[in-house]
Amino acid sequence: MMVHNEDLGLTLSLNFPAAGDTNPMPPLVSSSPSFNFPLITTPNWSDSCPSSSDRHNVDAYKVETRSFLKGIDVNRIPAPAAEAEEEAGVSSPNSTISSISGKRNERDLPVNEIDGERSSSRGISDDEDGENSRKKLRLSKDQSAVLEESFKEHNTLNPKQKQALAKRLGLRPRQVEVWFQNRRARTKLKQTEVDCEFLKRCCENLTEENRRLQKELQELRTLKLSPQFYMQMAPPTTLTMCPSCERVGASPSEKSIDQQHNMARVTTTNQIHHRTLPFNPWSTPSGQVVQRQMSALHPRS
DNA sequence: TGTAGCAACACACTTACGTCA
DNA sequence: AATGACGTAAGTGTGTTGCTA
Repeated sequence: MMVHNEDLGLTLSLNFPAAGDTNPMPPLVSSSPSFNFPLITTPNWSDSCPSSSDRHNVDAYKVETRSFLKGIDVNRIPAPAAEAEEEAGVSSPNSTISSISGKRNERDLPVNEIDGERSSSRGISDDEDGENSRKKLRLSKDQSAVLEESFKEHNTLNPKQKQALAKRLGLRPRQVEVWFQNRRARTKLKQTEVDCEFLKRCCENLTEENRRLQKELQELRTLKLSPQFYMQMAPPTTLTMCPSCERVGASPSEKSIDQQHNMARVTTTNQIHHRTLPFNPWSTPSGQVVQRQMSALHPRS
């Protein structure tokens, strides 16, 4: 299986998935206060992204026995180290399924077996003892393809999955872990770019809409100031409302309700200098545009 | 029951290396 | 051949979470 960079699942779309769709690339949950766009991300995206507390539990073993792609040619296999690390991580400490309270039972393992993976990420490079200190490994396309396949299934790995994947690819578990971290970062970056583009378009649309409304308002004001228009206006209307039946008598020609009910008079005549026009922004085409934009921002509302 | 210590993890940020035009 | 841009593997710092004493 050959993949190219543009095939690695980084093609994101502004299209909102249809109901029931599962976005293959859900936004990642960040524990740190990062810049995100909650209005843009669709709800089912977050539904498909488990929280950090349970992400290891449900999805972890769902695909565990999933048959990966067929054997991979490895460009480098640190066989002894890999074997040691495989033995170290099989206990799946994060799983509440395999071990109820064994989340951190890697502690029980000998030190030299525990931290072959971890030490490499915290200063004690496992390459430093060797001939290649931080020699950058370029993953083969087959390895990348397998990792991509796995990432599509679940964008995080529990230790057991990590071990299995590492063993399958002939990589160190740390390498698999790093690959998934970087992959999640790339996904998030891509999603952020898409979100920014979407918001940019929203801003442009709203700016244009605002411009149009300002223009419309100006025209209406101009129209209002013309005497011809003013003469055509109906006299101020006095509405009366019955406090008991809450009926409103609007027409001056009608027998007023207050005469019938001896009620208080509610004057809606504009007692301000600028008489407003019967203009409902939500019923105008512009309002429809705004509503469309609002519904785009809140797809479920 | 509350809490400190620890380990494991994820993420943001950065560095360093490989590839390509 | 040299070089800068770019992609990405890997290192580092920090916050969170769950377990244990």
